[in-house]
Amino acid sequence: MEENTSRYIIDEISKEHFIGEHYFMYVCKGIVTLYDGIEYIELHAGECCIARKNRLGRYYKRKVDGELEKVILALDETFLRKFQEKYAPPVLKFTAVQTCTRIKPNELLPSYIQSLLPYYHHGKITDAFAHVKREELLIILLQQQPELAGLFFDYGTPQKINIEAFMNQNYKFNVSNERLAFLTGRSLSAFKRDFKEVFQETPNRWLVQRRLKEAYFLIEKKFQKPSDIYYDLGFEALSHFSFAFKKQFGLTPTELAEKRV
DNA sequence: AGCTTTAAGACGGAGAAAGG
DNA sequence: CCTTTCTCCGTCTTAAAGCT
Repeated sequence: MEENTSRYIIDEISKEHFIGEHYFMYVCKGIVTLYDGIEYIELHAGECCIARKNRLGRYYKRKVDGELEKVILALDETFLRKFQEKYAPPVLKFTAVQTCTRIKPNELLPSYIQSLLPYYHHGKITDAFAHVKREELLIILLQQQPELAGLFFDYGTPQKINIEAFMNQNYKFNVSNERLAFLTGRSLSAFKRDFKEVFQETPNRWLVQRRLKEAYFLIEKKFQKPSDIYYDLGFEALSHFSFAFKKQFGLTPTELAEKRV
């Protein structure tokens, strides 16, 4: 049933929290909430945004009247380079730092999305149509928000950034150390070395500690259920969460939840 | 020097099995 | 059913050697 409600161009958005390409997401029905480690952005029917590449994030889907429908287009580097070569749009400076950039309401977009729907078969569009349709989208977006060019046509890799700030924003995302290293503009070994300097800990150990600390807080003070929070904190399995929690605090998460009542 | 790669051993994590 | 325990495999850590 999920296939009918989500339409993608090129690839399905990764289950992973790492955003490898720029994505355009348009919500037709239902509500999609995007989380970038700091804030939640709610997209209601008719709203859309750009999720920028080389960031971490996740999204939650919520049905409204039993319905959820969204259109997601990947704007990959190959496509963007071709577009830039063909149309040579002015590249303005893009200053916003957020992972998700809202697209302002635009009279062309709803009919553009409508025009897209007939081209889908089994949730995909053939490459040829995908290409021209994405060109059309980009023209619409750039006409309204030309500064987006600075975001789209920046092909550089992430710059060396502050590890402490980055980790505190992103510890809830479950990605490999290699990704974390890339996103902070470092080689794997440089990342590990710098990490140790900042936190006096190895990345994995610190991550687990940080997540467990947050879990303890959420269970004790916010009355949250272990099974509701483990995934949002970056644990992949409840089993591991429970085990790690007990090892850290001497009691299982549910024991803490019961004690607190 | 400073940084990166390599290799072996340690240990964390995902999933199966068991328990409530 | 949901939660905890167990176990084995894969990944990470660590130390040492290789680049530039």
